Amino acid sequence: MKETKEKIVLKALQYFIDHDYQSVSLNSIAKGIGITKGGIYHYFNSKDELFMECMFIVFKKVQESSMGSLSEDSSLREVLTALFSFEDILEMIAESLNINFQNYFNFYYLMFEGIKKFPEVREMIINIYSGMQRGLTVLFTDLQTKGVIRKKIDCNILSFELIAMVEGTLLVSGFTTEIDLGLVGKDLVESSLERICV
Amino acid sequence: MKETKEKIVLKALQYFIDHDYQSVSLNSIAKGIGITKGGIYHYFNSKDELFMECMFIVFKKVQESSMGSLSEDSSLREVLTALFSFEDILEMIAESLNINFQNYFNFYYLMFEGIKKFPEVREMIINIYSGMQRGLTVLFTDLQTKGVIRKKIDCNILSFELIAMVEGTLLVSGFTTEIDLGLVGKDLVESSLERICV
Amino acid sequence: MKETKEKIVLKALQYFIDHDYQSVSLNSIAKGIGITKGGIYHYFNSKDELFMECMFIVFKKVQESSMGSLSEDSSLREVLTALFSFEDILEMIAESLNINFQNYFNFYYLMFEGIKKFPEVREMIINIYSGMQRGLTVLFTDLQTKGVIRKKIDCNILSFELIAMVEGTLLVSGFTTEIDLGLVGKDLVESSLERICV
Amino acid sequence: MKETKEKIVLKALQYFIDHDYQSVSLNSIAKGIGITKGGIYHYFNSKDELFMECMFIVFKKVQESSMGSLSEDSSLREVLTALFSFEDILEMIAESLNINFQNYFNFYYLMFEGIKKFPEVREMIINIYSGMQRGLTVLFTDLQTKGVIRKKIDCNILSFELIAMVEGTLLVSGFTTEIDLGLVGKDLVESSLERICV
DNA sequence: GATGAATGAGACTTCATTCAT
DNA sequence: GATGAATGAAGTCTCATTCAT
Repeated sequence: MKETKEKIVLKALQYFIDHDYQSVSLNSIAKGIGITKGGIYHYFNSKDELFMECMFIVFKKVQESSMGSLSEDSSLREVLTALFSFEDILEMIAESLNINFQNYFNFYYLMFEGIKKFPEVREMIINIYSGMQRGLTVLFTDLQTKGVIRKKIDCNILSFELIAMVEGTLLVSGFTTEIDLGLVGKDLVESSLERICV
Repeated sequence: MKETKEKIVLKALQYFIDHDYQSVSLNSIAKGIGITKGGIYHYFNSKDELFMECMFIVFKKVQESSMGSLSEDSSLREVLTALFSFEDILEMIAESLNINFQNYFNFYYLMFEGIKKFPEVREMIINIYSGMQRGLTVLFTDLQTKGVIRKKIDCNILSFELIAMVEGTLLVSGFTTEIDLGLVGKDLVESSLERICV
Repeated sequence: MKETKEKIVLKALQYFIDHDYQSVSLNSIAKGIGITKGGIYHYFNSKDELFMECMFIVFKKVQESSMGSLSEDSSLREVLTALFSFEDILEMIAESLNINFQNYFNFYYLMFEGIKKFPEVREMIINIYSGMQRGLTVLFTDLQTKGVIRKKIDCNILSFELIAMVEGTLLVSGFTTEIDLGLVGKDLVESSLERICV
Repeated sequence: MKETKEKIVLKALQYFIDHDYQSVSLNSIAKGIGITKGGIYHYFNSKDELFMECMFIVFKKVQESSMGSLSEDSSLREVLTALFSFEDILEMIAESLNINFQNYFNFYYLMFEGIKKFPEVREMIINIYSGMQRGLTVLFTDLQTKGVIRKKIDCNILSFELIAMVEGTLLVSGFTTEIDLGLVGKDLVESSLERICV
């Protein structure tokens, strides 16, 4: 049954999030789902391969969730709100994978580990970012044409800035754990609107 | 002579940046500076202790470099320029420690590892950030009183936004490695000025 | 098969007896039975755990052998003979475990190491001694009622004295290696009888 | 000055008693008296040599204390009392060396270690025991001639028995730690007297 | 007389991986 | 499909010992 493979991946993902690549032993994963170490090798040729599988399913979810709700007709406020609703996105991912990253920091850390260890992961993340950047730029350019966004603004830079702000906010909040991301997100939407809008 | 201890720390830091905590063996560090494994234990009681020492010296440099150049009389442009001149700061640190983080991503990763493993590191990083935030807020409030910054802007949120943008930019650029940070920094200074200034 | 585990324990026990806890490396045990160091960790989580396992099986044997042959109907001579037939008891243990403590001193030393390192071992040894003491006291009191043992004698003290003499004899003989325990045992039986009997 | 050498030996002895040979590092001894590891090598060529020195001074004290108070004119009661006053003897040793063995077990353990590691130590201990045995036998034979001790008793065996009982008592009390050695000693004197005397 | 740096061997332990069953 | 035994490499750490100063 494929069930076991999925169980392995999900348990592995949870452990990789909770701890880190090196600290998670195949043994612990196996025990966590009631099989033995050797059993994992039926589905994966190596720990690396299992790790990559975890990365894949996370990225799939990220891609699905990240900007799925936006369409060409979205208002500027809708776009920004979607962008700055960090928690919603991450929670959606966590829920649909039935995992639990108690702190977004853990999620970032996992991505970082992936990048550090596997060039493919860096590739995938670049794709996601540039996809977002392109998508946003298109939306913004359109809104600029419609006169919603000030003429002076370079939509490409704007996209980059906003993405950077989103990531930076999550990053800094991951460091501190004392920030109410919901509130910050709303503040950022408003201040961004004010600055962008005609 | 203390030379050896310093050599150990510097080599360790370089390796920790290049790879990661777990992947760096004391053996490799020792060999890297021409001593034996046991010799490290003359100066450090454990690998953890050595790692923390690395963190300390990095943080000291960061604190020294981060906002040292700003004074109460700095113009808004100067403040923003200092803030967005990422490369200068990081390069200064790298140079003064005689190390080389080929990609700023590596620097972030090191911080993340520190946070994940040692609560003290999180504490130290929080201190750095809140120090920056407080410092910026004071400067901005002063500039607002002088009529340089728009009345409507909440200087506290502005500080947070800018810091988040700085960090996010470095982060995203660390992912991609295809971004000219120098240019981006200048762009961000201009667009920020435009948005903030009366 | 459990064979390997047993082989490990037995070889470990033999080595612990021949040398001492610290001097015996897991490596040597492993090599001694033709497996590799890591293999031991398949069965034991630590050297300590393996050591404790050795203690357990020794204690089980001791308990089985120590006073098993005595019943309520035993004569005083039989009781004393059983008590002072050190060699038989220890040889029985050695044989049934297929080990070889060339000198009873080694056996004592092992017990001492156990006590020094693990409080549980002290507990177990105390249990064995107090069990013996209680058992002997019951037997002696009964014999006293029957008029075999002098009325003046405190059976509790007598038990302690005899046990102490047994242990002391083994101990001193362990130091010297020049004593014929068989003869000494017989002498002690006779001198004790004379002293105790009405 | 010789002072340092003595300090080293005494501190080493204390540590060897508190822990065990292998657990005591030269470093800890050195630190314990405010010098450095290397300094110990001025006075001793190796850890073994230092250990043997500890053994020597202990044995000297033991020999001095063990039967020093007895003379040809001692009564039987005096001889037995001296023999069974364990605590006095050991405390005398501890005091005169300014050390502290909280439990006589620790003292025994140290002797055992010595025996296990160094044949010379076994030799020395045998000497002590046979010296005691000879001395006692002489005294007992004399008392037997004087009609104090029953004719039937073999004075040689008696000496062995008593020594064994002394050692056994200390041994068992070392295991259990719940025995009042003072009381036991007195009991044993009385019961021995009764059994030996005409 | 003593320090302090450094060595080098060896210990316990962990773990990904293999493979017969 | 899965187990369980076993390997082997690597890692952290300890410590007696040496030696230049």
